[in-house]
Amino acid sequence: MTVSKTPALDLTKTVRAAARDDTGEGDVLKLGELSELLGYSLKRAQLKVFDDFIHCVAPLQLTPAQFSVLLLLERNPGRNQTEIASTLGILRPNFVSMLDGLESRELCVRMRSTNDRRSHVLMLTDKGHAILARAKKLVATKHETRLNELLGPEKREALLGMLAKIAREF
Amino acid sequence: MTVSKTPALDLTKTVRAAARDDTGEGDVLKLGELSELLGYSLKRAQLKVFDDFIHCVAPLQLTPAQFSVLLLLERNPGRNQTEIASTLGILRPNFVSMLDGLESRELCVRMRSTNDRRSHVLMLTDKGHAILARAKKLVATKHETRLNELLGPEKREALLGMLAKIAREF
DNA sequence: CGATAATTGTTATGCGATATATCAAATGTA
DNA sequence: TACATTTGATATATCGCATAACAATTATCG
Repeated sequence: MTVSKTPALDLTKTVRAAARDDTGEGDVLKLGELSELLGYSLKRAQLKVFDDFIHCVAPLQLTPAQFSVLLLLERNPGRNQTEIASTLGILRPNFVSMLDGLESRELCVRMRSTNDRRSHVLMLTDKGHAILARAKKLVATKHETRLNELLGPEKREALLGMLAKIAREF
Repeated sequence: MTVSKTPALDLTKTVRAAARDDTGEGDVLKLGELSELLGYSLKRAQLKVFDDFIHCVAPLQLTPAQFSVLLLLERNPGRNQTEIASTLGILRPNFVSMLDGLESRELCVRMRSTNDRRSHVLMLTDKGHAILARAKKLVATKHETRLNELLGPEKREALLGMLAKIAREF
């Protein structure tokens, strides 16, 4: 991002802001070095974001994991369960019940592959496409918009880039 | 991470897929709008970071949650279970077994408060202080160092600041 | 003061996500 | 053909997280 040219000053500000819990004592507990722990902030932020996602998309009753499956099926129709699951970091045994849920709601279908009759070809149904379209709209207008208001577009992009890099290379 | 199962046979496929990365469908599934989803990157990054943390601090057998408890006890000695648990976002019932584990390893102690005999005053033991000191060193030299090498100090601080803001205000 | 409400730690319990072992059917390979 | 691998599935165990309920203690208020 563009802030990489404002090192010293922004750095101290950020440090002080993050560590402002060690000024004065009172009723509130001091986080101390906890606020410098990446995993701690990462997990608390993730919980908040998931919570907001679930709330925003509540009328459609889709969890973040289910939404990610639908998105991946839309973008990659005709793949089998192993491919979809492994791409999302889901173990195959756990993906079975997940698909059961989506299929029972008629959002997607399993069809035996003609090439390889072991595997199931996965596809969204019309209803699945429709629900996904509505979900995307809700996520865009309610969920992601909120992040933009909090961080601004460029910092939001910088954040996404850093998170992707960590997920990829850490 | 998930791409390691490719047998030597699909080399041609992989090469072709890499040569035409924006046309048709190839070997690798496309994430599509998934990479723009904050929650998705957030969760995958968090899993990676926790995994690395556990690996780095493996000789001391401390989970991220346990480490955070020890850190908070060091910084805030004499608090009760409700205060520590709620600060970390842990529900009191679940904090009981967590404390049992730490206390059975003699890393901390519960003492009945003289003011309020309902509550337990929590404190680190000498062993708890020692283990925490060693854990801090491992985290600093192995874990956080790795993040600095990946992002650089200023981007790392920017990331922490944004995550804290999300955890706080989202 | 005394009756009632609230707090603290605890137990029990359920749910969901995650992990491994195992299986039958289908396919690949020596 | 015989053996190994892959795919989807089942069973199962563990862990994190959530709620209800309880005894002991303390706070509140009539």
